[in-house]
Order: sequence, then structure tokens, then C-alpha cells
Amino acid sequence: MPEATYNQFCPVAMAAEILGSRWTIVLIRELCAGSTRFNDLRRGVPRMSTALLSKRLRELEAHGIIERRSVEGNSSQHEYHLTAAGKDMTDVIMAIGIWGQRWIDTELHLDNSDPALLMWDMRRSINQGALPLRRVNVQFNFNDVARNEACWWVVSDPEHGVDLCLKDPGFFVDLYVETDIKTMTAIWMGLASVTSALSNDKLLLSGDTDVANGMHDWLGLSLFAPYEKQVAPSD
Amino acid sequence: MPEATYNQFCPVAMAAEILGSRWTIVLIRELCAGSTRFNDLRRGVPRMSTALLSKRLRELEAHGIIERRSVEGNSSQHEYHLTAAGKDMTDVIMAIGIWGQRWIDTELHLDNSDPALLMWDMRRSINQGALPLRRVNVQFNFNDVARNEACWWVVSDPEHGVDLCLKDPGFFVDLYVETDIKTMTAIWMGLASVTSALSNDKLLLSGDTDVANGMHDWLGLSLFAPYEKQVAPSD
DNA sequence: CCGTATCCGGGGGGATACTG
DNA sequence: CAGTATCCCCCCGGATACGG
Repeated sequence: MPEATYNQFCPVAMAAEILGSRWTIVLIRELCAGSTRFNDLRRGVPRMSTALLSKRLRELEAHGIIERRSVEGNSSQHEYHLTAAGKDMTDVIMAIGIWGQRWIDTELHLDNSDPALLMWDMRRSINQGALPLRRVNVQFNFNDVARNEACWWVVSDPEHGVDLCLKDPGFFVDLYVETDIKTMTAIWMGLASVTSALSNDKLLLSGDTDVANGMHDWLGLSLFAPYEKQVAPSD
Repeated sequence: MPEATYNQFCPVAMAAEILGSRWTIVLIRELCAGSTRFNDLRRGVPRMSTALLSKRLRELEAHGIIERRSVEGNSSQHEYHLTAAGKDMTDVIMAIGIWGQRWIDTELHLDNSDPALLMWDMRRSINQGALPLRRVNVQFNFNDVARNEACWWVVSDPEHGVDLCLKDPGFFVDLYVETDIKTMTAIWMGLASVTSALSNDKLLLSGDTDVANGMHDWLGLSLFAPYEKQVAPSD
């Protein structure tokens, strides 16, 4: 945090002194999305070093945006929770995200999309209510991604929530999803639909027909998917 | 602008790559407030070097947020206008400002408030409709500010708009406003009222009674004044 | 799992001077 | 008025290794 402050009384400038440092906005987004544990936060900001993450968390705490709590029973475990001020920051994050969704040309960013991050975000928005009332295991295969990050399992269990695995959990696979990372990202961001990707042969579903047909329901999208892009894509 | 990008497809992260560099948020605020000329922008971000201002303007242009136009008749004069994308950024600036107004403790910032910046902001929000339909000249005296920035004249003319002068324009003075910089800033930010400052003897008005009595009307406040602070001030 | 400590390079950006 | 040009320091933040 630069003590080289803007020296302005304007609330925008004062808030900008917090938001202006690298990674802070993205980190707050991850906190607003619900992550509370250090390693969960890491998954949402994978390219941020642990040292910097730790530093930013202390800064946010000092600014009264988050609160650090010990997990009961284990004093070396901690959780980071948004304060009232932090929850109120959701409005800021949404405004920023809506602007980005509407005005930033995405082509470039789609190409080097990180599968781990995509799956981490997708996991969070899976709509269990649209899945059968039993354990459902969906295997995602990305055909254009390095082998060690190409295959993911999303296990939805009415009792345990949704789990994301990079190792085969060994369960029966209800649905196989085969696609490339760019298509999957575009769908999740609301720039393409399951239906259109299927008819383009960019997306292949095999397995349980009901689960396959319901994909556009149980696959929740990005919070910003509803906001239509206002600029034409570059290609 | 760091090419060291966040490498995330999330719209929040993509927008944060623009907003995250120093001064950018404050500069966009000034653009949203209506400044279009280089030197007008400077007055809104007085501590920013011209070199950096120029650089940021080029970046904003590259991002499609502003458009640089030549002033007709003089090709060496330029104006910076928000594009549609830039105008849409107003929502982001408002969200940030509202958050700042509600949650940031202002005490520290009020103390080193810059009178030039305050007057520049105040000038913009003067409500001419609440002033007599003639030229009105209000002289502000700050009793705790270095001599060369202590005295300002605000000249409102129905035909020419509102002008701000640091040199005596020589007109008859309709109203003298005597106060300290902290009080004036607090009033403009909505943290104090003209009435309360008068009764505290922090503010002294002399001259035309009508203009004095109407001050809380013609003195428009900060855009963020209506939003109530959610945290108790530190002192 | 949950961080801290330390090193170190690159560049962001402040200051100053100068031009058309 | 509207910027460029240049210097150069400092510190942000990436990388790596290590402790509880």
C-alpha cells in the first residue's frame, strides 16, 4: 500500500488508495465469491504468490474489510470473513465486473484461460437443484490442455455439496463432457451457449441423457454472463 | 500498465488490469466529472505529474475509454472525451465513491486537504439557479492556509457560468466566507452543514443577506454527500 | 495446511527541465 | 497552453526457501 497517497479528500480517491494496489480487486472478488480459507483463496488467484496474498490479507484487515478468525478447535487454522464494509464492497466488484463484461474484448483472454481456475469458478456455481437427487459425477475432458490439467471430475452430492477433483474419485461417471478450454470458458462467461457449442461440434456430451439434456440448467454461469457485450469481438 | 497481466478471463480481473494502475481511477473520476482539457484535468489530479497524466491518457485512449479530439481551429489544442465505454464507467466510479464515503474514516484526509482542489470541485457544483440572476462574486478566505492559496473568488455569471479565481477579479464582493479548510471540506462532503458550522463559529458569512441565507442551496455538495457514513469517526 | 522470511530485479512513477 | 524527454530512486511484487 503506497503511503504515497493521492492526498485527496474525495471518497473515490480514498477508496482508490486501497483498490489501486496490484491483486487487491481480484482478491476482494474472490472473498465476495465466498472463499474464506487461505488455500481456497489461492485457487481463485493462482498466479499470486503466497507472500503477497498474505500481505494483502493483512492490509485488507487493517482497512476493516475482512476479519481474521481462528477456526474453533484449531488455533493454527484461520478463516477470512468479510466485515460489513467488505460485504458492501460487493457493489463495487459487481460494477467493475459488469463494465468488464460489457466493454472488454475477450478474445485474447480466452486463449490463455487457466483450466484450474475455470473449474474452480464453475464448481461454485453448479446448480444442484437441477441435478438428480443422488450423487452425480461429471467428467470434464479438455482436449487442448496439458495432460496433467486436462481431466476434472465434478461430484455433486445432495448431502456434501459439490466437489472438484483433479484425481479420479473412482465413482461411476454419469456424464462425459468433451470440449476445448476456450469453448468451455466462453460458455461459462455467457458468450456462447451449450446448445450452439453442441451443434458446432465444439462440445460433446455422452452418458446419462437426462444429465446431458439438463446441462444448461445445472451448469450455472458466471455472475456477469447476463450482461451483454457492447463491443464487437476482434475476430 | 503492467503487461504482467492477471491472466484471468473473469471480467473483474480484466477490468482490474486497467483500473489497477496508479492514478487511473482518480483520473477517470475527473473525466466523468466533466473535465476535457489537459490543464483542467491537471487541476483535478494536482499531484500527478504531467508526464504520467499524458501516459495515462494515452492508455485510456488505447483501451477505448476516451477519445482525443483536436479543437477545431487550433490543431495543437486537444480535448479528451469519454466514449460510450467511458461513460459507462461512471457506474464504477459511483460505486467506488459511495463505498468510500460510507466506510472510510475521513479524519486524517480532512487535515491535509488541498484548498485548490477543494475550490476546483466546489466550483463545478455551484448551483447558479439558487443565486440572484446577476453576476455574483463570493470571496472565500481560509484562515489556516498559506497566504498564496488562502483567498479565492467564485464569480457566478448567468451568461458565463461559474469562474474560479485565485487573483482578485476586482468585482464588488457580494459575500465574504471566512472559515478553515477542514470545515469547508467537511461541509462539501456532507459531513457537516452550513447551519451547524455557523452556530459553531467555524464559518462566518458577511455581505449580502440573501446570498448568505441561500448558501446551503447554491453551494452544491459532493456527489457522495448524500451517502451516510457507516463508521464512527476516529476522533 | 497455513503461512513467514528473505532476496532481488525491473519498472512504475516522481521530479525536473525543456519545447512548440 | 499542452505536452515530451530524461534521470533515477525506491519499492512492488515474483521466486524461492523455510517454519509452525
